Amino acid sequence: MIKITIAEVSKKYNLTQDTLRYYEKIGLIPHVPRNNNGIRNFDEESCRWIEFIKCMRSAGMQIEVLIKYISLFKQGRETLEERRNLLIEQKEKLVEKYTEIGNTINRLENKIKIYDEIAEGKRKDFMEEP
Amino acid sequence: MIKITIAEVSKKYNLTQDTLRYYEKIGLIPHVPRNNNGIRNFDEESCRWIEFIKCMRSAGMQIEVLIKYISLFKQGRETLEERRNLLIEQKEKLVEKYTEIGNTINRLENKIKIYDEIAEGKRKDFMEEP
DNA sequence: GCTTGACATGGAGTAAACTCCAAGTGATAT
DNA sequence: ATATCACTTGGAGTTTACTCCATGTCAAGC
Repeated sequence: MIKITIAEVSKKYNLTQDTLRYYEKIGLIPHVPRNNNGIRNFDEESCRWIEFIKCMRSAGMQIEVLIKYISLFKQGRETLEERRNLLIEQKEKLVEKYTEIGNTINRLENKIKIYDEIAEGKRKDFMEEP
Repeated sequence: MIKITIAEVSKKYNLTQDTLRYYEKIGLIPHVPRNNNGIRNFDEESCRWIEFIKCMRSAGMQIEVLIKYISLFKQGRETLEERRNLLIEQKEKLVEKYTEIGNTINRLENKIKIYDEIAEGKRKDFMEEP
């Protein structure tokens, strides 16, 4: 079984050691094994959790929600339904955000096009602001 | 020319009056007209800016960037190029974010599918966590 | 004339998510 | 055996984007 130090995990996932300790402290990583000196020895499961957390965080999912999810996971089978509902709810939130960002990207593209036209002299004004 | 109070703008764009005053204070709304008692009378241009700011913020664009953009806008034609570059850079950031959220949505959908299979009895384990 | 209500201001407070720091431990290299 | 290094902890500090509050002004209604 592979065990790696916090320095290695930090490098692997591009998260600071402080962030990893913080994540563990608040309950985002179910079980981080330690050696007999109290030093963390992340195993594969911890790493998978970290990767999962990182992915969810990169999309902006709130830490509170992730704490909830992991806490439900730790409680076992009886929380399957609740976990599923949580995931669905969060997915819907992300879809909403996704749409919003898509709209904003479109708007920016249009705006940039106008700037290009001004640069090419096809437009004389810049009164389309905002 | 239509002029509306902060209360009306607040309602129209679903932003608190505090937020609107804050936005003006930090330089996000180029020019908000006032009556002779110092009370804000938002005109159409202010409203367009507010709507623009709201759209950008909803996608997570940072306030600092928006302050920069508006400050460039106020300086006039000589900043056209710089504004265009700023918009392109921000658009690219949003595209990155968009992709990340898309990936996370896919991942959540797969996870939800697994939960469904467990619920239907097609899977007995839930060890696919995380 | 007085109250009410909507507005104004400056500045303090808050929430989320880290980030930094001081002080301490234990294994390893010189 | 002493220094160095990578780790540990608890707790304080930081950043971003608001949000709240105390105090004050003015116009309108009773």
